Amino acid sequence: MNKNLPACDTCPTLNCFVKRCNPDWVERISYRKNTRVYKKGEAVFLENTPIFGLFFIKKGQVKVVSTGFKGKVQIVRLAGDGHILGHSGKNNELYTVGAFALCDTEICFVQNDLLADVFRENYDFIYSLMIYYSKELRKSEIRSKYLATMNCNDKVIASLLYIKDVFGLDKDNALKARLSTKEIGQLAAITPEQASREMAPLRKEGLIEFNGKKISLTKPEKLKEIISKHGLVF
Amino acid sequence: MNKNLPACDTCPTLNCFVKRCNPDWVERISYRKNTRVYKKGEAVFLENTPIFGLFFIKKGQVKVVSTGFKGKVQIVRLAGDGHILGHSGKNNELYTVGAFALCDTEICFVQNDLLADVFRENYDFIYSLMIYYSKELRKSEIRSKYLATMNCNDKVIASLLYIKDVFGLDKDNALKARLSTKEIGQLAAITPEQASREMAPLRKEGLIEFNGKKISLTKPEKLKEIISKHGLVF
DNA sequence: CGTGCTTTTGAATAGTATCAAGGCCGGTGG
DNA sequence: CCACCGGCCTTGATACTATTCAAAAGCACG
Repeated sequence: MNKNLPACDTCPTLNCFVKRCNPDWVERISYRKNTRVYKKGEAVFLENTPIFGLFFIKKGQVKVVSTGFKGKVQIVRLAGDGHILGHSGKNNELYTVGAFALCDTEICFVQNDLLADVFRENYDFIYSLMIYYSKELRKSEIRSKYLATMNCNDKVIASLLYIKDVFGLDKDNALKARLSTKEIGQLAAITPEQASREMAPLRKEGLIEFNGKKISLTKPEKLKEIISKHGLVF
Repeated sequence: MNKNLPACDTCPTLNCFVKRCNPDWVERISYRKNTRVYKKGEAVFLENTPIFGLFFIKKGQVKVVSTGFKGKVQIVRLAGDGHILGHSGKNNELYTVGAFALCDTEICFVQNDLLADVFRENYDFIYSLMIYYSKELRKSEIRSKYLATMNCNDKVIASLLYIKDVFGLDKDNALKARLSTKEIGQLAAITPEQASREMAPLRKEGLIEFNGKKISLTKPEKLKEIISKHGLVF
């Protein structure tokens, strides 16, 4: 079973929720968890399949998607190191969303039966999980409003800032995640054509830059300014 | 302090989270909580004001709203008996949403400092709260998708079914909540004019009925059928 | 160096918001 | 009790935004 090294106590992902457990429980989880690398584009879990446990992202990037009418795909969340996938649910519940790796991503899986014990015995763990969900709910509600009330231009800008918020920028202001124009459209809930059209003027004005697949936010403050009329942003 | 009777242990709201606490804690909360009735239309809390604690709806109906650009109001959630308002947050955090009573509503308030103690000492309470947020997050993500990908007609239908889902129907299939056409528009993220336009054909086809301020869903299954093409619904 | 996918751009169309006007209550004050 | 007022609802006309369909250009990969 314990084929997954390194163990939790030596794991470099400091913000992992497992770290909130007592040392003996960390060891127990470490022993029973299952860790593996998902290749870029690979599914972590699919919509409408049973929930058997919780996924903890050790290192990487994941998109959480929901498929609608005519196969229209909506990205409902982005998640990075230390984030959780798959909400808490009983074995007989089904995922309402699917999750896919955006790059090669290492993910740990913990089964429901073990989780139930962990919950009972580790106050910090369940407390931080409760706070996590509470915050994600707040973010989701704000995102709902954005998608519902913004025009395409503002939705694209908000989506770019959301990516920055989740994954950050490297030194040259480039988004750390590689998302295609199509995926930015799925995040903003618009067509890929429209996403392209909305980004063109932003490039001309020098607010963003394309370098191959990299997107740089050269002036994130300017972008924030444009959509600040919608109220609180991320 | 203990001016708010009846006390929690005799409260008829059986699904209240406080009921998950140990008897001595129920008594302690009962003693320190603050209960009052909010008149129809009255604010429970406003956007961008500090979070001092958690609100538990004892009896009534509440809308959770977020104000956007040009004062555009978006209803992000509806809540009824036993539901929670105001997420968990520290004192220095601010509400990202506001809450308003849809009818005369009795609500109990518990302060952050007491909550912190309650969390630590009552496993069932914090566990059920964690599960609650987890489920609300899932619902919110589904609603995000709806608002983002549906057309106006389907959004109105989904909104009517959402109201039914939260508050239910009485014997004559009338929604238990009285929401104006304008508010249905705010729920569906469309203009009141468009909401009216979309409901007109539904009335003609006999799928819904207006009786004064009451809206009856005479054939909820038909409504579900229309939007089932978008996948899982509530 | 094709082949297939993504991106970009264009043109036509469809869907929705906006503006405007009239009708319908419900509440208020004479 | 009735007339008036203001807000909400409904409907129409118009303008605009975004989608759809189409085609060409760019790019990655075998």
